Amino acid sequence: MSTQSVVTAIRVLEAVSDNQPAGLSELSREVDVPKATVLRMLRTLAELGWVAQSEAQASKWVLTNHAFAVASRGSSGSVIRDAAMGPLNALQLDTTETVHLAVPDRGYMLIIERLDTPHVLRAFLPLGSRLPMHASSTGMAYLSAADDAFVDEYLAGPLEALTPQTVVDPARLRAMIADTRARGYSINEQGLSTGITSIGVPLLGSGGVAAGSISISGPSSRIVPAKYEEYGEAAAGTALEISRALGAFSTKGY
Amino acid sequence: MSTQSVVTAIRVLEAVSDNQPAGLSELSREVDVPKATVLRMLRTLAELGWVAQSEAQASKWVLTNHAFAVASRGSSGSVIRDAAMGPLNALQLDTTETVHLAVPDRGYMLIIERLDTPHVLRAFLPLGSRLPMHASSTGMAYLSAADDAFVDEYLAGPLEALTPQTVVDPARLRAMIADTRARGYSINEQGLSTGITSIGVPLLGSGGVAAGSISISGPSSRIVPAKYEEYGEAAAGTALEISRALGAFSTKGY
DNA sequence: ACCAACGGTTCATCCAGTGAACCAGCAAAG
DNA sequence: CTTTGCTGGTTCACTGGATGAACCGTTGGT
Repeated sequence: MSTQSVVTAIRVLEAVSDNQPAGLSELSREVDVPKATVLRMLRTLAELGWVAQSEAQASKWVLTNHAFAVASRGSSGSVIRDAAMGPLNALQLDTTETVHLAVPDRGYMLIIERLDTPHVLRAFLPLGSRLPMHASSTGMAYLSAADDAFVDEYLAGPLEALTPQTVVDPARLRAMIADTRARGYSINEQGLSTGITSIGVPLLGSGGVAAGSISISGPSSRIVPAKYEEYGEAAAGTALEISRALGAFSTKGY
Repeated sequence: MSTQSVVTAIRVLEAVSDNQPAGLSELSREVDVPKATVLRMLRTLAELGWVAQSEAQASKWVLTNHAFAVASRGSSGSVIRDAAMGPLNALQLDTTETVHLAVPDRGYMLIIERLDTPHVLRAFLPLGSRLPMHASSTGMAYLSAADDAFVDEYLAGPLEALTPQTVVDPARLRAMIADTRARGYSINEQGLSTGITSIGVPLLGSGGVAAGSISISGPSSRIVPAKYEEYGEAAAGTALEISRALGAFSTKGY
């Protein structure tokens, strides 16, 4: 691999992000690079304004919000976001529940947008959260549209349980994916967070490949089974609109 | 400056972020580094999953959402966010308007959180947006709490007008900052975006230094002068609560 | 047909990055 | 009150990875 100092620097950056606030030795171990090198990277990144010593405990390192500012303009982010926000907004107003927009990132679903419910009881998920695919409605929706090879690989990996309700058995997950395909939407009952139920639908990008997903989430007391079909179909309609805008069904070209 | 290849890589990354989708020569000019080097950096960053060739036009480079995922956990972000979300949530429910949480980043206000209004007519600002300080209520609120040296420096720089209503005259801006100080909240009438009015209040971090700001925004048809005082005071109360949580008025230590 | 831009490649030169060994400080263990 | 083992941080000789001028093939405007 080329430009190894850059590779090291980025790996340090990611390690900081994961261990927030992170100590020097800790990072050195994590990245498996001598402390001297890690420190040099941290200093350089600090000069550039991407990391800083924590105010609380100096000599602990943290990411700055400048990093957030620079990275916020995610590409496939932008394209999908632009296509999705209009329809998503309408969906939120229709259902009055929180809606999320998520895209895949290294085996997780990354929440890139959120529109809030006006209800006092709110599902809360900060932007930038990464959710395990098997434990979220967005993830299962994405898997239902992803190609088989990807699904096989994902299910072969370790599957963590986030709540007692999280399904981690690959066979059951496969069945749930099949149900999602048949039904058009996924259902997650408290598998991500106790008390939260959500319904997800996949988005297709150009060429019809899975590009992300949207979901409707709320407290399990409000998102009851009687509403699944209504919400699922509303979300599916919205997803269709977005996928169309992304050129999923475009005939031109190729 | 040390580890210059890392510096170059990050500068390339920021250039990509700013020019999205960016071509090779363009980036080379922007960063003032030979094309060969820029390309090497792009390839390395691509291997790491931070940038990718645009799907639309190959040989144009874009940021990936992985960059967003890593950088989302901004530190001072996190601390402020944790302290702010509770009170902000209450503020949003009280006013039913969109509320924003912003922190300073290199002369701009960076929007790090948003809670939406249930109204159909919505002010819309994607997370990660950077707003000029003089053109936003969050920015003016921040300036009203920042030290004089910072304000002088900011006002000395070029001040762009985003709408016909944007105030760019330093003298008038100074007067507005003084008003904001006296009143406790800033008012921005369509200076950022036509049809949008917003009200901002600064947040103080530990030691009482300006750390960010919050705002209430909505269509100018709804956020009318008759409501300024009500909203301003509600926001000021919320800000006080957050600042207190951040240790702005703590007596211990030092 | 021309020219000027583009994206991308090559390779000799040499300086920037590397990492083992080193301090000083701190906290728990003996 | 030592000892041990951790911490964050520093030093410096060595060398291999990063550099950038010059190159190529292609594309698009006139």
